[in-house]
Amino acid sequence: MLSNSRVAYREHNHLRCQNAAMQRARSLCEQHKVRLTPIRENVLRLLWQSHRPLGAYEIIEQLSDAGEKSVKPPTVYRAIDFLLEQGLAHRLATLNAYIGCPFPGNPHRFAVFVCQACGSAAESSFEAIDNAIGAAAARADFEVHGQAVEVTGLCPQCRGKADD
Amino acid sequence: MLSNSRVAYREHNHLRCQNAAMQRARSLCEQHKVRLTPIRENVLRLLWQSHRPLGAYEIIEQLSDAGEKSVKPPTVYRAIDFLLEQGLAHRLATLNAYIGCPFPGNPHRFAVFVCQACGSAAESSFEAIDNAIGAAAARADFEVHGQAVEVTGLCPQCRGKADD
DNA sequence: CGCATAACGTTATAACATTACATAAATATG
DNA sequence: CATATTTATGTAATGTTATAACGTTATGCG
Repeated sequence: MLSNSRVAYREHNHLRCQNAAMQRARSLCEQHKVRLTPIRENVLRLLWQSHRPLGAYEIIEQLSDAGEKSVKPPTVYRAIDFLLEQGLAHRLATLNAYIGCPFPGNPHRFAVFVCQACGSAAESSFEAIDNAIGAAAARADFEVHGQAVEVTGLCPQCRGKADD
Repeated sequence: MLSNSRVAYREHNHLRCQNAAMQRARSLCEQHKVRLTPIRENVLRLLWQSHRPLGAYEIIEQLSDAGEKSVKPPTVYRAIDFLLEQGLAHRLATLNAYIGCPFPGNPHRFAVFVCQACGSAAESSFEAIDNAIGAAAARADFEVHGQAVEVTGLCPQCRGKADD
């Protein structure tokens, strides 16, 4: 089981998270002979500015604010598509938002746990979930190609606060 | 385990499916003292015209074609919201589409299996999936409030055809 | 009946995403 | 190294999904 839940919801040195993620991305892109262009790199860095999923238009706005010229939707969507294809980011369908993947390079099915209070998301690659989905599919003779598992609720931190 | 996968992907007397669903809906609404108005009933019937999830704008179009006057988005979205609240329908976030719930009245977490070839969706309420999600959440001290499990792949029928 | 609430009608707009086509940058090839 | 090819980006327009705001009608209740 791979999970970043121990870190995602807590105070932590996030700069290290971010830098490590960028380093992994650079190395994987080199390895796969694809180009992590400045735009793509900037979008990924924005996704890693926190553990909160980011909408495409938030990215557009932030990039526009940062640079001189306004960045147009296709520019960002193309970068996002690239990151999704390379497994460097994931799309959260329930939020229309995107997160950086903490385990790129490990082809994996995964589940995302999004805190309704603070908005932070952790990713967990827990075989029992995939196995259970596989078992349910097997009963129906269904051949699984992909899955989206998105869980909402309260993270440990916010749960503590809500218990007051 | 509750599932309609045995019926959803096959040829079957769908009129019975549809009528049974409408009957359940009427009875549940009566029971809960809420009103299944004509608009709401029509939207639910459209959702039950097949096992293919329907987009809101497809519903709008069909309702507009059926009646004299063009039906506006809020009308349909309000009906959908009602059906979702009452557990008579579900939203599929990955498709931006809606399906009638085959097991209303049984409060349940569920997974949906959508065939990429024919578009049909089956719903399955399989405890092992929920338990696995619960276990992963427990490890992270995460309190689950809701889940969206959407699986894509090939249904038994389409799988057979694809094997040629 | 008269009032309160719930449902619906209508217009406009917000939020998310893509198409189509032009330009530029990187890479491959002779 | 010139140039052809591919890959990436710029830009305008539009498509798709969903909601806000506000007025009107229908329903149920004292």
